[in-house]
Amino acid sequence: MTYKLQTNPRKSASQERSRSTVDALIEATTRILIKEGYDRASTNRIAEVAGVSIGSLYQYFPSKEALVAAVIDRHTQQISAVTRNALVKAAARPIEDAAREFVSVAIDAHRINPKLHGVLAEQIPRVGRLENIEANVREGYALVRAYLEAHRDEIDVADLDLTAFVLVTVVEALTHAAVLRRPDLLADEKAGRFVDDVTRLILGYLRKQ
Amino acid sequence: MTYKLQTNPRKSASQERSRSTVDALIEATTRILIKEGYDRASTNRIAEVAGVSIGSLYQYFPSKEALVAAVIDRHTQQISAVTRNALVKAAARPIEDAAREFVSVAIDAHRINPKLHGVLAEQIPRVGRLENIEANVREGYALVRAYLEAHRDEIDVADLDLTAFVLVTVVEALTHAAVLRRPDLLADEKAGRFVDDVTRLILGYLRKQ
DNA sequence: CTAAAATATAAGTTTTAGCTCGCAATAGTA
DNA sequence: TACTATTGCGAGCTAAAACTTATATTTTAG
Repeated sequence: MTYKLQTNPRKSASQERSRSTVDALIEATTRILIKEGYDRASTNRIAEVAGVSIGSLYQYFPSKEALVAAVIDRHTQQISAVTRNALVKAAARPIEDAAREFVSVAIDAHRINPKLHGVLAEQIPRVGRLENIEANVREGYALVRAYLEAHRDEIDVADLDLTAFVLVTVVEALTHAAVLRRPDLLADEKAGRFVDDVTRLILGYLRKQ
Repeated sequence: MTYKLQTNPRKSASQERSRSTVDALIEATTRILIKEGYDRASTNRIAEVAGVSIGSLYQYFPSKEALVAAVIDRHTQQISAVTRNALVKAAARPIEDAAREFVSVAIDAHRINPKLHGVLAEQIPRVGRLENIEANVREGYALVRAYLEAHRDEIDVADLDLTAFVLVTVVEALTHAAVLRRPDLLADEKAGRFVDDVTRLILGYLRKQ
């Protein structure tokens, strides 16, 4: 086990044939991560599941980390597409609507691929290339902060930075935990109550007394 | 790399000599986990750092997982000693005091060994023997739930279970994130503001409107 | 003092994961 | 068709980590 931190693709696939090889590899990595976790996701096994030779794997990915990074990228992009969109839309809305929207979209985001999300959340720190995740989190913060700033008059903010931190942390933690550990709280009729409750939590915190 | 899930000690150390060996091993494991992470914590290296032969290691711990489990146990016990104590003390206090106490003790608990806590939080899912952690979390829930039930008249609770979930998740996430990722929020004079803010968040959620 | 029980040692075995490399097959091009 | 570039293959190399075992040392107890 040599630890190389290189995570960039070795060569970029130009023909259709190779592009599908790359796809199969990322797909297989995702499946194995979900079903068996990071430790069992050996490059040999990934290649086997992808129906591709180990040699081909290393033609496109210089290391196991690179493969995982690719999986992370894909997932992160899906999440950020959803969330950014919603945050931008909510920018002009009053806090009652925006808060509710914020909570809803956080749930949606966690529902994109809950199992993968869980595995990644537990193991990302060990993979290089966190930059994308980091960049995304920062973007989320920035959007929330910008919202708070724009709606300063409706809100009780002593410290913008702290408030943004609290909001993002709280909503992320609650939706993450609900989707991954307490799916019963989000089943059918109950889901509404959960959203109501979290929204109330946020509004109680933001609103002027 | 064979994966055995056995995490119980092989034999219990009876002489003073062997007890200090076991101690040195747990201590070394902790240090390596903190400094280099789970992956670099090989049994050979742990034995070396502990100043003990690899043979002795396997005399008391049947696997690497067992060693990590011992570290987790120790840390968990320290945390639960602190939190249980505080929760019991707060049981009779009105929500204003109890909430503040709850937040404070959560910070204290995370400050016991922040780095170790971070590493464990990221890697626990991969180790067997989560039972202790789970048991502890459940106990925390139970105490919070009991508090809410006892103070039903001061509080706006539609769903006890949901409310306990929200409280525990929120306070754990905020203090965890603050201690590990935003220590600036807890530096000297600012710490008070953080506690105030989180307490306000909780009370806004609990209090009847 | 001595035998047995407990503890400590480290060389060495086994397993497995990451990765390379030389060669084969396929696709694009003229 | 022939020639080149791209892609695919998988046996096998290397290193390292988990773990065993035969042996040596220390402690306990009768």
